[in-house]
Amino acid sequence: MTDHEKLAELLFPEDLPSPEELEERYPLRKIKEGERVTRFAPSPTGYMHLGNMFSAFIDKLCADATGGIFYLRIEDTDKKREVEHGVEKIFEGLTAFGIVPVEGVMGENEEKGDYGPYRQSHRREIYHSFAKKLVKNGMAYPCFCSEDELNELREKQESENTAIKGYFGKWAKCRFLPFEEQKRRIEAGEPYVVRLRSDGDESKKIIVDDLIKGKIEMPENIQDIVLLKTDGIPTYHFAHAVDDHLMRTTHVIRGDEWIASLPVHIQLFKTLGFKPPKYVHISPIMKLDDGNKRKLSKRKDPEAAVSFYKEEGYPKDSVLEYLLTLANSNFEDWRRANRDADISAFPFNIKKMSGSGALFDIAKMNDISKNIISAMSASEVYDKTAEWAKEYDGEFYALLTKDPEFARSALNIDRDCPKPRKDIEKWSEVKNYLAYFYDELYTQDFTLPENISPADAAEITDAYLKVFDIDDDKDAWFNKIKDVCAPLGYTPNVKEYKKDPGAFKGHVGDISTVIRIAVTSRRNTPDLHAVMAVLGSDKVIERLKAAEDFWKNN
RNA sequence: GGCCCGGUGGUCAAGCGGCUAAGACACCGCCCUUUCACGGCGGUAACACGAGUUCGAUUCUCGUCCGGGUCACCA
Repeated sequence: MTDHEKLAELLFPEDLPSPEELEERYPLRKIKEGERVTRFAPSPTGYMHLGNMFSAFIDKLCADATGGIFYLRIEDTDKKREVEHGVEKIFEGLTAFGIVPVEGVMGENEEKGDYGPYRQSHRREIYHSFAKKLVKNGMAYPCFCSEDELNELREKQESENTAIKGYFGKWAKCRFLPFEEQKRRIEAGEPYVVRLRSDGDESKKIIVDDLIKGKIEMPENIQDIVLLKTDGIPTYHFAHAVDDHLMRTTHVIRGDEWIASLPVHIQLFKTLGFKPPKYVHISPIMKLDDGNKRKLSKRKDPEAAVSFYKEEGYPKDSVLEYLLTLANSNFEDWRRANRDADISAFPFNIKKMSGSGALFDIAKMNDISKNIISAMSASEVYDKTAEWAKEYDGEFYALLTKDPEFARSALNIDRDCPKPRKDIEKWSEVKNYLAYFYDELYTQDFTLPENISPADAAEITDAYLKVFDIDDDKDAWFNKIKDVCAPLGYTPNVKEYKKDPGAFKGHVGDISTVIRIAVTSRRNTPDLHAVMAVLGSDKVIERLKAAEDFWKNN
């Protein structure tokens, strides 16, 4: 037995599956040429960042575009950051937006697929098996350096102003420990991490052909990076190499903050004897802050949290379609040409993704959302709004569901037509949108435009009250409004008014504005005739009278 | 600071050696119109800078500047 072999036994005395056995346990996937296997691998912090979801969405699109596999793996190697029900929250966040994995973690305690376990915390023996192999080959070693010693090292390097800092080469003192000392310290129970014995050469380059960024050249890694932490749990780097190899991931899609550790990852794949996956580094979603771009921040930006969109009541497709326009800008053209098609029919192309980080633009998303909602039926809007209100606005929910038919007919105004209105961008706006249909939400506001006096308004209301009939059809209804014009000095013809404004007190638009304000307390509303029809005769008359009284007394 | 990535209108972006440099959002104007919205038409507005390669650079190369990332027993 060599010293390396003895050390390996000392470090990993337990019965472990051999790397060869593991290769057999997780054979190459039976997939067709060109099918992609992607994965979303978050930490269970319970918080879903929009950028994470974006990444997961790209994972799914990328796999689906080839009929491949998208799976979910949980990277729970940092116990400090873990949160209760973190896994569940992530899974639910994903599925709420229709980003459903076909394999891997499927809930708090559920998994599906032959390449598991899919939680890193359950894969300890797998990592240890490969770490043991590395120690056996002399490619890894235990390091007993304490935090203080590491700090000391850093300070020394700083004072000497060395070109490269870190734990490597001659600075890596545990690299050179004789076996007897290693043995003694291990048996004495000293804590240690397992480090890679890097064989990298700083003057040589690694080359990665990133699907988005293109060719990336970087110096080889020379650092003796940590493979296994003191508690025996792997670092991200080591877990990434082992897991993505064993789970047979073809495309690793992740944020571009990982580019910097590419040399480490390439080296790990090489020394473990694995074939590296294809890398796809996506740019983060940014935000403009004081003239500077920065990543959407969990702490500063509410819109960074996926939960924000649910709370605000954005349809899931609004968020998804917005993200898709960021990913493949030709999506918008496709959408226009395929109004009713499902997003999944879009021919997503990973290579069309931009290499630079996009600024988050809520105005653009709102526009997309308005379009999406405008295409929905009144009853769909009703259902979605009720669903939202049930969770976030109980009072409104009660109001809405008290008389669903009433709500639906209010929502249906100007909707079921070739050019539906586009004025709702999220469910939380519906309450205000419908406010004047409900006495409980209605707040009287009879403020008039400057060109109309209260006395005039009272006169108009009075005249209209005399002819109003709920049963009038649209034409008859409007004719009556026109009839009110002439006796009061207004013209029913707007063009005529524009030709000679001095000849009239105003035009029919002023008349209907007064009536609109009287009935709804708003200057702007959808078709007034339809609004009145929904409100009903009694309510319209009651409001008209209230307004008339108000104007008379002011 | 070292190493990487990026830089076309306010925003997202087409473009891949020759174009009056698309389109969408936002903004402005006009038209339609009983309000608003929708819709239609039009408008303002961009290749960071400097060299080089070339007959010709937004496009290729280099440098500068700017922005971003990363240098942990976090992912």
